[in-house]
Amino acid sequence: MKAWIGTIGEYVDEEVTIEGWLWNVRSSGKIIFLQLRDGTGFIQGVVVKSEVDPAVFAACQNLTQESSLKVVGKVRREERSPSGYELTVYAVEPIHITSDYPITPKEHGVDFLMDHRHLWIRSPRQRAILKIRAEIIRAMRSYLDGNGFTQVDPPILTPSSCEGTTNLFHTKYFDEDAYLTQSGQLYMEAAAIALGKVYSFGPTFRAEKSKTRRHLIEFWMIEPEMAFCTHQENMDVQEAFVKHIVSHMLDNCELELTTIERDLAPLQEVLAGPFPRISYDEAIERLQKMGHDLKWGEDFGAPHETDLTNQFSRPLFVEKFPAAIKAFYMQPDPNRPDVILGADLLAPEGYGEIIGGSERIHDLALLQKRFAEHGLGREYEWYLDLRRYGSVRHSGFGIGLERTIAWICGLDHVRETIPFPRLLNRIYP
RNA sequence: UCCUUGAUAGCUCAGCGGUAGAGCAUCCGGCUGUUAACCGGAGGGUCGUAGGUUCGAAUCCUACUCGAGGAGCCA
Repeated sequence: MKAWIGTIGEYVDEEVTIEGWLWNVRSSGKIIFLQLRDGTGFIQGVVVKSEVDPAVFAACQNLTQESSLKVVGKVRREERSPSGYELTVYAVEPIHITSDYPITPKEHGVDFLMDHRHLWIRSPRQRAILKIRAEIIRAMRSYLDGNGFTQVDPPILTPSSCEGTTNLFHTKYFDEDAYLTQSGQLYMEAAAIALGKVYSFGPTFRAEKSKTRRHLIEFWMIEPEMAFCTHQENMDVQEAFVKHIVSHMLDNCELELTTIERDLAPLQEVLAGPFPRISYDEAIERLQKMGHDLKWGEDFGAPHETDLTNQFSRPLFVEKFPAAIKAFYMQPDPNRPDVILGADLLAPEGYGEIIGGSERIHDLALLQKRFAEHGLGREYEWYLDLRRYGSVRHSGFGIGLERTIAWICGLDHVRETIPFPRLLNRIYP
């Protein structure tokens, strides 16, 4: 009977056929241990010379790392096995014998592994991370779909910058210039007025010469947008959203999180109480007390975010940033127009910003003023229409998928959070 | 773009002015409970590229190329 390793516990004491690959092999002369994987899991097959056909044992001696094969054997409970199960092998049928597989069970450098990313994703750790990525996406969707949000897909090809701050990837749109999207935000505002509560989920592109553990050239973002939503309500949604994700992962991905040796205690702590909320003013004071040479009006750098979040055990909202260092569309605080009604959510354990959100300007005259200040032209005239026809207070946020995965997994670089990362100067494989 | 750092065997690295090394991988042999298995043996390198200094350069100097860590910018 054909069986998958992921559900092998259903076949104890039964004879099964497994189709998969050999990810390592150890031999002791008269006993061979086959480390098998089939994509759904890992299991060890044991071949004993005195108990199998000599031809089967000889065939096993020729098997190499990452050869594909079909194995027939009996499933056993086995206390010595990390997974709790083992396979007593009766027969082996090689499908394709591999020679000189590049990735060995020993250490490799980052550059070598990235050059072999198409093979690297077969390894247990990378496989676990990709499973976690898929489950985080599922958790994000289940929260939004279960709370009245409608998915709306903004365009990838856009006429110009949405935020105007970072470098865009340029391309041609027939005879006109076009750019790959760096945010669907403006389109999502139009969608929120049409559908109430919406979210987008898709890739975004930034042609930044950024070379840090937190940057990808191509990354995925979830951008919810809500009509009749204030800054405070926006933060409430973000907190419930993030807690839902963490809770879902602890319930559904413990095996994968354990595989990558993630300490679960900090994640459990995320659920233990409300997220602290401090103002930009207070953040500056705290940083100055810690000895940082940072003045009011300056934006945080990575070391600032790290030191700040290390003072808290749960994700931290920093709200009401100076308007001058934030995007043009953010709503000023009516009591204090030099700061905006928006917040960044900084992940704990030094991970820093994973969400940027705000209430959006709903007043036509103010938005027109911002357009003039930022040199925004006719290609976004439609955006002003949203304030001409039934303008309401509305808010939204964007959460970076890869940064969220890096935090949940406890990784030191986002390059392992996406199957085929696009990094500075790397578009292969 | 800037700062720091690196490039030596298929991989990970040592060697830092005087005959090119180790572990793993590969091949051969041994081993009935291995978990990055272990033990013995073998093959394998124009020391990133181009100049320069020197009797002599993997080693010192210069430029370039590529990588890594960080900054800035951001999610």
